[in-house]
Amino acid sequence: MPKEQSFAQRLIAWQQVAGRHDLPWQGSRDPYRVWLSEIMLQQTQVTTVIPYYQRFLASFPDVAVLAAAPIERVVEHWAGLGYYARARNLHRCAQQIVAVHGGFFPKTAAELAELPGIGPSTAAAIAAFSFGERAAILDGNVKRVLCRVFGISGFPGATAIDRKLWQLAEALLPENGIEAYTQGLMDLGATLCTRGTPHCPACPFADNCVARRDGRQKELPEPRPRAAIPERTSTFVLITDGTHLLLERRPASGIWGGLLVPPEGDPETVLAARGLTAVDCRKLPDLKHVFTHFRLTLQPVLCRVAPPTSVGEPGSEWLALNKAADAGVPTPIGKLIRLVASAPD
DNA sequence: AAATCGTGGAT
DNA sequence: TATCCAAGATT
Repeated sequence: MPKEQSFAQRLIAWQQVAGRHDLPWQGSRDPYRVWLSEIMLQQTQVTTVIPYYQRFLASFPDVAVLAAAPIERVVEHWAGLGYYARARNLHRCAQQIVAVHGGFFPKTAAELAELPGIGPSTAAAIAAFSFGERAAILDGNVKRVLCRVFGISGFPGATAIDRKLWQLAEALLPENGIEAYTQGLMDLGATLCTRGTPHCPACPFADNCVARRDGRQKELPEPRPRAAIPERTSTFVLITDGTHLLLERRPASGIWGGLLVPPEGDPETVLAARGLTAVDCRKLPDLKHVFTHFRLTLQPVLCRVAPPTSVGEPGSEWLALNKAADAGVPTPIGKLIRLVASAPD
């Protein structure tokens, strides 16, 4: 199918001269760093990840330190990054590596894929970058590149298309140079074969890309069929004694799992259930927040209670107003807390 | 197998 | 402003 050079040879050559070589997690084959970066990068762009990666690595320099840390501290470092199941799986994975694998990452993609939070694509990326294993990745970048270069129609998330793409990804693997090849796939999709307007003239596959030949760059890959997303409204009760704020840890499953959030629900019910009496309550301005699958209107109510505030139940914390926003809360909750902390009364 | 799970970048 | 979706995994 390719002309003179194979797909892989072209890609590797391109990666070496035009790919990315200076990202914070590059230049090391330490599987811990590779793993951490790959988990953070799931469904998350490089520019978003970089500061989180640096901070996380400074606090948890290796897998043993991470495994020994309390989950609350891990979540605190993840707050704002989204998809919080990743943080819990990351922590569980570290503990398994210590307890089951003697503190060393397994060296094959097949074994890596059995660990929490590591699926087939992430396992292949870790194995390729850390151990040089000839394993195929299939992330959003790769799907876009393959759909265009090989002219594959249909939504890539559909099962049948997904199978076809995995077969293709495996068939294209080079005999040598898996690291540059894997990085090249990511780089090509992220920097050149981009979603909106790909820079085809600079592409190593410009002369034999089906999408370009047919002028279908904007039509491939086909977009996810998406239904209209529902709207939800919820009241959050910001309970303060003037200097502290009551936050409660959410259950592990569901939205914002494991994060600290103010009690949710009717203010009177919320206060009564916690044996609190409000001096006064007042509504704050609504805050709209958009998730991938629904829109949420947060209706904050600020309630003052009389000190002293007791220690409360497990999973329930009174935090200093000026520290609560950084204690591991979801992004829109952090906004609300900062609003209250900066404008009391 | 389709739904669920966050947030921000890009256009 | 609205939309899509990003180095996907899990249930």
